[in-house]
Amino acid sequence: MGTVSKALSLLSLFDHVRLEIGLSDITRLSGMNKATVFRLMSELQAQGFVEQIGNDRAYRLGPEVLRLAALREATVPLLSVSQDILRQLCESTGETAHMSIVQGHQLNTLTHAYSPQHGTRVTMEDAEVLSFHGTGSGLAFLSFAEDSFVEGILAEPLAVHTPQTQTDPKKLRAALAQARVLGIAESIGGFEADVHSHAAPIFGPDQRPIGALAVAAPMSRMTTQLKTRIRRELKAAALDLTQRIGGFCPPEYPQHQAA
Amino acid sequence: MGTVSKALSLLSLFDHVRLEIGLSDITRLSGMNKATVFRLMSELQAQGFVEQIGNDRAYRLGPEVLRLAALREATVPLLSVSQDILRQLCESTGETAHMSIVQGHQLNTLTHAYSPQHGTRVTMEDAEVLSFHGTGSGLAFLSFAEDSFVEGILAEPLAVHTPQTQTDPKKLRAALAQARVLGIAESIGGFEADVHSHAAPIFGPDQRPIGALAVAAPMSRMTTQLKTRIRRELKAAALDLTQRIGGFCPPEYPQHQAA
DNA sequence: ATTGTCGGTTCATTATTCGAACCATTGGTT
DNA sequence: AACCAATGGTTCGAATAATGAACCGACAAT
Repeated sequence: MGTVSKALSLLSLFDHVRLEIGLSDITRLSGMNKATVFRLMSELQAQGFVEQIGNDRAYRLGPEVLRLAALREATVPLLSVSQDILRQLCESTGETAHMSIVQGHQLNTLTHAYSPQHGTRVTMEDAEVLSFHGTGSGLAFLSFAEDSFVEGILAEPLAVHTPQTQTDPKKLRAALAQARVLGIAESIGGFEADVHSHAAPIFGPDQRPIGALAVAAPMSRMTTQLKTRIRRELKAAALDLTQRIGGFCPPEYPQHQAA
Repeated sequence: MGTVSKALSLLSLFDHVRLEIGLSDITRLSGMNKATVFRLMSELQAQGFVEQIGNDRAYRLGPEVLRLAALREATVPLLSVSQDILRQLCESTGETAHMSIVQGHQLNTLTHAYSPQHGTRVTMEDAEVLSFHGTGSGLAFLSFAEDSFVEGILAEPLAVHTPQTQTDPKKLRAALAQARVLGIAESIGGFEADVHSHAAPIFGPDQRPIGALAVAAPMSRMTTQLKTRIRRELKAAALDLTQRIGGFCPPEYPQHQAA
């Protein structure tokens, strides 16, 4: 691994439960030498990718990432188009909608939208890490991901998030097969209890999945009518998003069937 | 300069007029050796900071920056709070509002909001680079920046964007002095002809300016009444933003006077 | 067929990174 | 007050990774 990769990998130690990390923690988490970490962090800091704050000199992500993200959006308007689509989606379904993408071996929520229609709703946080086997989004992605990727996920121990979390590889594979046919994956209470989520994959220019669009509703509201509506709206929305970011669905994606 | 800094500096070659760059161009723009650039870009690509696309294998910014930006927002909600404030600001003034921050020696627009009130409006792009001497935002920042920074900017040749661009260091210094008193800077057609912009600095936790909030209107609509309203609203909005991101105005900032 | 691009690769030389040990400071314990 | 275990930061010889001139094959224009 080159020096640059080492430095950048330090950035991925940050997540939404560890927004600020001290030098010693970074050293431990990365397994690198403290002097090395210090030097790398200093360089990252000089370039604005992290900043140090407060009296404990913990590091946190810096403002430079915002500039890059704004430029990335100017290149491929994934976020802005998604937000647009999510707004419509949560309006037409009355439930919480969100978009996540896969980076490395992680599924990250990037943005979400709430519907004001009901007093109770599923709440989300951006930059949250989702599990592949426990969420509709994860299953939607896996259902069109490369075999080797799916194998990699199923081979590792699968976290039990709730009593309803499905961890049996066989049953998960069956769920993926069904999702491939429908173009929609779902998870009933697999990540958060009482949350029923539907999701559809979104594809990049190379016809490979890059993430998923999802609608999450309280289980108590999940009637057959709502399910039907969600599936219809979700599929249209995901297709729309894929196209508007310059992506293409693979030929095996069931575009034209009823969901 | 360390290897990491070199690699990260390659990322700053991208801007909103150069969203995709080929290997040879990067080599030329950076002045580095082609082999070096290739290796660095490969590492950046492996980490998702850039991606290669199309048949010409040009590089563009990758999706990883979005994840980091979402996390940065979870740490310091600069963007989301700004968007909130910009929406109110453009509503109450009826004109285009935007927010920019300084990174290195560059002033970058991060987000903006339009008012639907008028048929004509000043249009913006996110991730655009603004000039310090030609825009209200730039002057607002400079008016509370460190002396050495101001000197650095004024020492370099100042671009002439329009016939109205002020490039006389003496007059610019006078404008900064006035902005320090008012807490508001303005530029009349200094960057784009026919655009009159007002701006107020926003401050970080260390009481130093990090950027500016601005309202830009067509010169034809800039009446005394509108100016008064813009100054009042802008000052309140900038103060609000500073506070909501955990920042503090320096003691010399004229908070309580009328603008 | 020649020339000039392009993205990408090679490999001996060389400069940078690495890491164990070391400071200085802080905060809690005895 | 002495002690201990943290913290963030620094040093410097040894080890490793970065470097860059030259090269490759592919493509386009001349």
